[in-house]
Amino acid sequence: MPENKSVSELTKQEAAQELERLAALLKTANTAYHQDDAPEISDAEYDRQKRRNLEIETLFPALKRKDSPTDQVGAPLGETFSKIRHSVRMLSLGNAFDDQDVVDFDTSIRKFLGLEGDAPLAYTAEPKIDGLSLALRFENGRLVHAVTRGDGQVGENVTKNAMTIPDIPHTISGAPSVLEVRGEVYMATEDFTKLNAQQTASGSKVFANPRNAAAGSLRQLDASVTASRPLRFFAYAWGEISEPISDTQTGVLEKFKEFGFSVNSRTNTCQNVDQILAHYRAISDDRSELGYDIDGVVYKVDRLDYQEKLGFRSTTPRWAIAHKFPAEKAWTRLEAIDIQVGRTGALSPVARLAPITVGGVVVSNATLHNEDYIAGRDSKGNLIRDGRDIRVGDWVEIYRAGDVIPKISDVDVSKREDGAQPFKFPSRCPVCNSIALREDGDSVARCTGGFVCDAQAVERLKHFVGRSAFDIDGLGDKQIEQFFERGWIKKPGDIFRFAAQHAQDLSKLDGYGDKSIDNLFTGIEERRTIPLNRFLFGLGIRHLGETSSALLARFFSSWDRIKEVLGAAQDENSAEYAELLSIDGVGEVMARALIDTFNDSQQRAVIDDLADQLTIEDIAQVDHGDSDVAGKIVVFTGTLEQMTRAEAKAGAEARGAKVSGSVSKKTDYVIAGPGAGSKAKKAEELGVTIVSEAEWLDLIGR
DNA sequence: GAGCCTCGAGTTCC
DNA sequence: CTCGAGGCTC
Repeated sequence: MPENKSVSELTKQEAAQELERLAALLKTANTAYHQDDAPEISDAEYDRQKRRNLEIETLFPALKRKDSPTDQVGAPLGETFSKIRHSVRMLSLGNAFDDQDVVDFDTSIRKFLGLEGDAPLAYTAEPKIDGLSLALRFENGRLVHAVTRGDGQVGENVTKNAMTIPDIPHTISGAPSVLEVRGEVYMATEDFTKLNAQQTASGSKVFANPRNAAAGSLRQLDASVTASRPLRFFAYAWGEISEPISDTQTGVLEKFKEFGFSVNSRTNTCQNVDQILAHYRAISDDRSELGYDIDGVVYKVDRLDYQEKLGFRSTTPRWAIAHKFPAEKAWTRLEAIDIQVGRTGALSPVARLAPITVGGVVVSNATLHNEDYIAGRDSKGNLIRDGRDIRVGDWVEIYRAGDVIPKISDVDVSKREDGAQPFKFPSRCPVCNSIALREDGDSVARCTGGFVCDAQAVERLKHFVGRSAFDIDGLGDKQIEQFFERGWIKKPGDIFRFAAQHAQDLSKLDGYGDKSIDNLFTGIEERRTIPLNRFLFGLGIRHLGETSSALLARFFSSWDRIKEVLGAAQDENSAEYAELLSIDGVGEVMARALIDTFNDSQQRAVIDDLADQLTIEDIAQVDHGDSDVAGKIVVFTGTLEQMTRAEAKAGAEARGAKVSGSVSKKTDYVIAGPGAGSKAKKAEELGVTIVSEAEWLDLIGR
């Protein structure tokens, strides 16, 4: 019975059965919960089954059902918001930082569309509100759910909260049967000031800026709290839409107004780059009087048929760009430069700063990247900061890159104290004193200490217990540091001897009662059985990330097989070495890293010591005998609208098809989306079958 | 060999 | 989030 099997043991067919069973089970449970108020299964069981469903979907993305419980609204609200998958991904925008970037943007669009330099090409230009994006889905004119952006693919269901925002209509008339309106939730500066005054008076938390206040207010579990907060909403974009409502961006915004949404009044339709830039300057001049925070101006190609032709890059549309205002900057003193040692031994310098507020947040650290960066050069040897180096004691200018990561943009040499010396980058690891080496072409120096370096050992252990690796409950960064220092956990294998060897020690530690000890040991035991991909990733081998670990696990299926292959692959003329390199996504560098690690006696001992204590679950090899496309060679070209490239590839491969990048006469199908060019043409010439994305999905039974 | 895309590594703050 | 590197395509 597949329901008794662990996820990693499922064959593809069983996985499909399980997804079907879980969809039905969770649907019944949902109905029972909402309509009868009498749950058939406990919340915990519900969560468990839902998680199982998600795990199977993660491992077999191609099998995900249209009625997947993962996407369903109205799941029982636990302690957090339920997750909803966006039917059309919410992307971010590319950035322009100066006028030239905007000119380049226009030029590249004209080139893509095949327009002459003087052909008419209109854009919309509107302020970029500094709030948080929200997607509002209307079905038959009724608001059915409101979802935050999340990671772009999956966001949080904040429908109840969104419905308390006055700018958001609950019903609209004259709209298509499905319409997803997207826009920005924000808080006006005046309202923000008032709210903070209230918060201060009542002794509650004061918000750092309007954006944080808006985010905090929208993500309240109690919607009545959200209702008491002065949130507003501007509509500016859309996701899924059942039929077109206009043929221009400007026209759609007009429709939004008719439906009852607020649309930003400083939205202009511009006929050329000069008009765009003039509008940018006008908005920039009025920035402080707008009444809300903005961080730039967004430009979009006005004609929707052009937008469609232009399509998308991996994470951004080609037809839009955000022209950012210069980042807020502030000067402060550099008090020290510390060197941190990472898991791979990389020595990274960190600037310790006199605390300073930049963009509403207090900053006290900033990255300095590497030796060259401090000296005033980038990785290619070009000068940065006009070649000025950074010294301890200097006054430095801080900004937050992408409004998050603090960085140093400039240094004031005139304020430098006499006798300040250039920073001398250490030639030895500050933790273990081993030689630090910078390999040819590498921008970072690495500690060569390997196993003798405690810093590397700790970082490797942190990686090992991390979320994408072993994910051990109760064992986080803090605990690892503490247990390492006490000598209780020095290498991964020690974790699984911990309960047997250090239960007594632990009970003497502050903050560890019977309950927490029990929780920790349970957390460890739960991971004694581990899927192969997580095991591989946990080893922390350089160049082997989460994705590649899953790839290898899928390809080789078992731990025994991997050991066998990596052992034999030492010989570069072996069939095993060739097999390794034949994997799509594995190149020489990764192969070398794997082989070297596995054949180093010291590292191998640590790995074997760990593996001996674990049950490493095989990953079921893909069985796709019954698919119509098994063994076929397919090529994707143009823009895919219903799935990402990666999903398309995974979906095809899961059904036994081989995905190739170029069309030849051996190609069986070319799946062509909008914007398909040379490849579709070549397919035509060679007489290769061309299908649309929809036809392809039909073909593979989705 | 250039250019695009994705992945990996390292980083900060709430 | 950003940078750099690896891998792949043209």
